[in-house]
Amino acid sequence: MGGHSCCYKQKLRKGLWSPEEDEKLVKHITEYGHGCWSTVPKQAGLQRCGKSCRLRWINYLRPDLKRGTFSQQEEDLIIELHAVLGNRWSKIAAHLPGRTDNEIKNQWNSCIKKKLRQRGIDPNTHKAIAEVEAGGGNAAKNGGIPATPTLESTTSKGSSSPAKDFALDQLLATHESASSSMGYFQLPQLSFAPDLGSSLPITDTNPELFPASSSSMATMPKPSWVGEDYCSIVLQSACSFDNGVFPWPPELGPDKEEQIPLGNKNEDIKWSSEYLHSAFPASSAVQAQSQPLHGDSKRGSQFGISGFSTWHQNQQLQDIFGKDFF
DNA sequence: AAGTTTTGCAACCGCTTATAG
DNA sequence: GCTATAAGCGGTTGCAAAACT
Repeated sequence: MGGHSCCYKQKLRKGLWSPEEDEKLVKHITEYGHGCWSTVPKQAGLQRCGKSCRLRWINYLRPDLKRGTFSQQEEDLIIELHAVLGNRWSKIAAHLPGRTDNEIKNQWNSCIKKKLRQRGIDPNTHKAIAEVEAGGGNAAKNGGIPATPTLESTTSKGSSSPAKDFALDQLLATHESASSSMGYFQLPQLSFAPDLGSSLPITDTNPELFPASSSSMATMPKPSWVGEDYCSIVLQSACSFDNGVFPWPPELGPDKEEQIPLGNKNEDIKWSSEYLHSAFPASSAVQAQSQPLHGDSKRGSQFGISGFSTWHQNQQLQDIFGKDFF
């Protein structure tokens, strides 16, 4: 790209945004949409570059942002997704409605990594640190590159085999379908169709490889009686496939979450009048619901089971596809 | 209470990817 | 196919607040 054409035209403000700037940007976008970001600052009367405006909107001003402390479930999900996707924060964020890639990245770097290490799990490889070191410390030798690369890192670029692509598709497809019916979290369901192919030796019917909760979830068709509660059920399973803890607090079941459509200009306009008079009505409502759950979890150490489950899950993936697959 | 260190988050920077002409 | 521009992404930095000494 060779520099930012929007940045050098004139002396532009940098650093923290003032409330006045925020208001200008919000007002402009809610009235006209962002259109071409490079024209936004001029039209909105801001001494900022378009890139800065875009970032401010995406990471802070968007009305559908959840904000607030990450819940234990969210952290668990981030770990699960990171094990599959690696540092592809935008991909991870796509599975956490109301969270931005930047927010997730910060959470990972400042909090989750630390917790994983405290539990003896290497955040790069998602394997036990002892195992990583015993294996020759490839991660360190390779300058931080995971000794056991993630699924995504090996499939998304260059020479990916059809089997890898298929497996990732399966994984992500199950996320998508689960979440579209659930409307909230998208979870890795470690399931692979029995007809996945002869190249993959193990099906989801092996109870040793797939603890009851995850495997049964995978094969179980959504019953007719399930409504939004289905999400809660699935989440309980997915967040607890080691021993069935982490039930959803009843007051914070996914069916209680308000769903806010994304990226819809009409919706932008719809919320704008309300938004402009009271900051973040929708997101704050969600946040208010989320906060009690988040509570002390951020600083607490309730990490054991979920952290280990991630490692355990990664082991399962390796078992399923073989070491060479990764 | 004051100084220092640590932590968490917002924002920037530079690179890559997508798209239009 | 090439080039310019815009958008998207991930790594990194800077700073304010919190924690610690």
